[in-house]
Amino acid sequence: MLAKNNNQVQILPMKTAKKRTSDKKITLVDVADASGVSAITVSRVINQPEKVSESLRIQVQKAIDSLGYIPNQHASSLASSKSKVIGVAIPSLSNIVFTEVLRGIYEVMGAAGYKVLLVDTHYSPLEEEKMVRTLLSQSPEGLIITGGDQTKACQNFLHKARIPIVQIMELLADPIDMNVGFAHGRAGFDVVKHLLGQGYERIGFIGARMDPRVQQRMQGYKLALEQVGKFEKNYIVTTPEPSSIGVGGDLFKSLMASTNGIVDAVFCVNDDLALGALFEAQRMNIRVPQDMAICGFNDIEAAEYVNPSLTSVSVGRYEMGVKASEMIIRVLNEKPIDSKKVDMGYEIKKRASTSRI
Amino acid sequence: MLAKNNNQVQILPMKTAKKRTSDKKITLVDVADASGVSAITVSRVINQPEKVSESLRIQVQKAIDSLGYIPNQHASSLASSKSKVIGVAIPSLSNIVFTEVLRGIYEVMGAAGYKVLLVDTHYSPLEEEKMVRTLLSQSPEGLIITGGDQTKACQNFLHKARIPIVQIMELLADPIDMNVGFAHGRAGFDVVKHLLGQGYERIGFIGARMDPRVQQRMQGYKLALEQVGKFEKNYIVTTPEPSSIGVGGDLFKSLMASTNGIVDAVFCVNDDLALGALFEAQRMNIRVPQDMAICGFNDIEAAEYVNPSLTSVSVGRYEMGVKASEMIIRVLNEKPIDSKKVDMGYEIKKRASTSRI
DNA sequence: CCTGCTAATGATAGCGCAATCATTGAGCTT
DNA sequence: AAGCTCAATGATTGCGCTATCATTAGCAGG
Repeated sequence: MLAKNNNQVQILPMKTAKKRTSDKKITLVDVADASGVSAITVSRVINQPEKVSESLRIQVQKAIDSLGYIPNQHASSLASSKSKVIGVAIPSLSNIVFTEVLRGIYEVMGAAGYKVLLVDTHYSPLEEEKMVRTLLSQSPEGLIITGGDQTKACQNFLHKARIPIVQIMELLADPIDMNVGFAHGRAGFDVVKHLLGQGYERIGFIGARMDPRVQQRMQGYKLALEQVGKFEKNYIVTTPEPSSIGVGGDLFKSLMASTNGIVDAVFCVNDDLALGALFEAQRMNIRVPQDMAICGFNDIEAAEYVNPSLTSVSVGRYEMGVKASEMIIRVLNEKPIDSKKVDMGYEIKKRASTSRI
Repeated sequence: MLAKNNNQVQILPMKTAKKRTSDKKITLVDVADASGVSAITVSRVINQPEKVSESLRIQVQKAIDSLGYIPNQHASSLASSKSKVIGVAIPSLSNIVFTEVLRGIYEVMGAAGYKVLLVDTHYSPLEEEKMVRTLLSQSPEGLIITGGDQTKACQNFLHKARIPIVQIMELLADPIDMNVGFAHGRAGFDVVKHLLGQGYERIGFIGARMDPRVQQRMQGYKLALEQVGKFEKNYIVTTPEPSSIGVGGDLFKSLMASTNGIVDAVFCVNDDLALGALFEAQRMNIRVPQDMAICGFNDIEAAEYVNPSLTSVSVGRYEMGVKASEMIIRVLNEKPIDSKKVDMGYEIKKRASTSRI
């Protein structure tokens, strides 16, 4: 029982208290005392065990275990200015797209001994700014953030941070530091080309949330149709709501209604919407793919197994998380990286839902 | 530019360096100097602004903004032993069940000014032990962990931690501190009762991963069938693999094969498996629900929209995250909680896939 | 006018750890 | 045997912040 650190006279409780475990927090010094070495040696046993002789190391380790010592990371970070924390900002926790990226990040960062501090920006740049401040206050050693839609103030913070930063998900013209993503616009373009190639003529678009990446996909869609003179403004149905299967069904119904069912294909901006459209089409007795093609985006597992199987755009989400993490770790270890900008590409998985031929 | 803190004679660089922004890390003291007050006053402006006169507060805030000062949380935590961090351990990032719980946690914790440090235990108690150490090294103010399957050593750490801890997902006989969950065994039991009530006779079971909660569901299934003398060991097909739609289809095929197609209902331990079974049944031209009932678990969104719609067990995942978080925050604020143990309940959503009548 | 009080601000001393430099004692070289 | 290197260990100091107590000024009440 330690005396409180003021200059009053202390009446210390009976010595019996001395042996009590588990009350006070155990510190490095406690372990040092218990094992008869100096504090710094205990520190070495934990952080650079190769610098301590084996006998001492074992002796100290024994004390650590028996006392149940757990290092205080705040003290360690403060003293060493190394936090072993990587900050990650994603726009949504409920979107499988981001959770799979996260999996990749956790896999690599965990293995490299980094903790991940994760924040949710709710697709809002303002929220993101607040969250980035939070992240920075933890002195992270690196940062992974989504997209390039930061506020001015946020960009300022990020530039000043002087740590490796990767912006993920989309390809950016002017990244803050590093960038891993793929070309959403081109993917949307290619989807339409595929549908046209299958003989579909009047191709609708269903979108929700309409974040920057979704917008890019829509631009690609529009461009491809304009090139062949088949773009019709009223074939586009969108909502700011978050995506879901239910919303997909609703949007599909509303597309059918507003176009008098003339549309013969739909590009849904993600697979949830596409599944909703597909299930709704089934309920409306519209035959897919004979009367209606449906194409999704992201290639979630259900796309492959649903009947008919769903054409979708496959992107390496997990791999994107892995890549971004590896780049950060390489920079932290002062190893060279191939490029500051990585295009992960995508692949259109052509399945039954768009194959009229 | 500060002189390095050793006792060598220093040759300070020319004064021009003084005005340079953005190089050194900005600290409290820099802000204090810039605004002509003491460090502690700056600290108050940040943490207890009501204790500082308005004029000073504005003056200091201006300095904070113009310098782009971001407090160092490690120093703050070390000095105050308050980290504003909540540790969360879940078994999997790719399972929607946990990400929805997480959403609830983030919602509440974010609003209350807590950061969430999230770790993934990969369904392994040993990994969990390591991860809990990691969490504790951040001196979290509270902990949310999954289930009750901790190692002895881990339980020890947790007991010593003296912070509010909630074990979520399942109801525990002997929780470490607080507990929020629902009765998986009873849910499994009720599912079977429902299927029996619909006139199904030979009820199979499909399970993957087989974590403790899945085991409990299986026990409930078994009990219900034993009570009516209809339990058949070989109607159970499981795999230690993680759940997925693909695995669900495979297990369904193998159940059909090993029972010569005599089974007329399947309780799938989650909705991914159930969707896999449903899609596979469709491909095998087995009519659902006429020839085969399929029941899932968790009630993910697809269950409601797939054709035929899928009977499933709905559980308040988001709400569970919210509840657990609220309990921790109440304890941290020294407010009373209704009970240390909360049963969130569940509801069987009876849909077309099990309705022969 | 003095006492007593409160509100506003400051000085000081750590929080628990690791960077830095110092010390010791082998083991080697020549 | 002197001089050297190097490995192993320790003493000291400060990372950036806040808890604690001290100080000051302003003001009410008698």
